Amino acid sequence: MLQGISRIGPYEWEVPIGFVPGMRVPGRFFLSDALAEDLEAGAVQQLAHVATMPGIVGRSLAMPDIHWGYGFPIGGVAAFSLDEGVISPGGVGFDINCGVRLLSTPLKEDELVKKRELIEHLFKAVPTGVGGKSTLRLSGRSLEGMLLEGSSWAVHQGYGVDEDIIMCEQAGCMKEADPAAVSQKARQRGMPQSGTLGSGNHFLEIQAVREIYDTEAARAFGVFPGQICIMIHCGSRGLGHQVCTDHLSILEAATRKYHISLPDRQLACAPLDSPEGKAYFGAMAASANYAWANRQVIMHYTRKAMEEMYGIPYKEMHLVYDVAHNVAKFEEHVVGSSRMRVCVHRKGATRAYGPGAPDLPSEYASTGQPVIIPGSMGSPSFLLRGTSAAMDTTFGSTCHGAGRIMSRTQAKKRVSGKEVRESLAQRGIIVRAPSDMAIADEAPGVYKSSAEVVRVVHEVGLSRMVARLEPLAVIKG
DNA sequence: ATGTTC
Repeated sequence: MLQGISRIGPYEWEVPIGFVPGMRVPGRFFLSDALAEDLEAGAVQQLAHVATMPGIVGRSLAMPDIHWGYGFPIGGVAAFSLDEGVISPGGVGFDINCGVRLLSTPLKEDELVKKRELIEHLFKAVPTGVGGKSTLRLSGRSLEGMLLEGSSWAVHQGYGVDEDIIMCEQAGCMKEADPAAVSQKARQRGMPQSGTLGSGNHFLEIQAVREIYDTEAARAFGVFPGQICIMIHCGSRGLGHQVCTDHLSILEAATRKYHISLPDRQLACAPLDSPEGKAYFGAMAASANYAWANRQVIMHYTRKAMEEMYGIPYKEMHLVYDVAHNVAKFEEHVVGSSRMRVCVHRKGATRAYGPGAPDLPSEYASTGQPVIIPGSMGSPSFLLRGTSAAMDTTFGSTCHGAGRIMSRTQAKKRVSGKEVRESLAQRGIIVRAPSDMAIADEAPGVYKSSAEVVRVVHEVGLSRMVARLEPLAVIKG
């Protein structure tokens, strides 16, 4: 382990104040010995840098899928006080409200016939890849609806049922959305992309529930052994990316204007109560709403395909839950001995509210919220539940996925997409993508093990394992 | 992640 970092538990490491100059709070991250071998020094330095930012409270945190990112580490969690704190696009990420949802079906694994046809059907129904264009023709008013209302916009347009709304974190809508802070350019990029999957690690996957670890929670979540579920992983597409780009330059100027001194310009930020900070927050919230609507539309196409291919009634396919990975939100947490309202930044981290926490549908009040952790291509995904330990130690947060260990560029050079596709096919996993090139940089082996990351959060108690889902067929962007 | 180097 790096000089100056101390181990304080089997899976827990402390970055003391003074590790880098100007730290206001200590840092804390969670890793197993196996994951510690791949830890990047740069990511720990980023975690320490975040601890220097104005108004940070508690600790600067990172989950076991920590890796180097723009300004903040991916896997990072940081909370800021409302009076002295800041908001930073680097703490949210470029893909605002990248997230995952899980759709359950009544279908059992042995009833999943015509798998190839199904995946082709879905591939046609869900536009995929960089610059993927929607079949929806949105009006300006519709885009405004997406930005303001999120999931409920999509449901009210006919792309879902009412129960879907409450099965999203924060009911799929940040009410602070300010469409006026979303530039024309961002709107132009977002307009043709609603209901599209995108590229990179975004996917739509047909999965089978292979193991249940927590019977009671699995029952509450509506999952059972052998069940077919569908996982959808995507974000806010070009719109969120453009919002991030636009506001980064505004906040770089604001950092100087408000005399905020930072160890890295990628941490550009502004006071939460400043006009610049509020504008970014409003634009980010609008982008988050766009992403929720986007996942809702994709889920609608998926349900229609399942209905057409297997005759499953639309309403018998339930949204288990929808979680956000890249977002900043106002939440109430206990810091030290007092309960306070803070702005929690989660960048590549998942909210993991425990039993009795606010914002949970009544079905999940006693289990804690479902936490959905996607695996990388060809590897298992996990369903977990939030815990009170997460509420106490990580502002109600846990990991978000596997964490990359090889860059996209490196992977494209070293890995053949065709070979990956063929070797997965030998394991019975169909991969459908716009090109083999799109498969190479998401190959198994360019990511850490999702199972190991999940094991750590389970052992530490930041969330508890409920079920393992194995891939059967996947659409990659 | 991303009209994958405005």
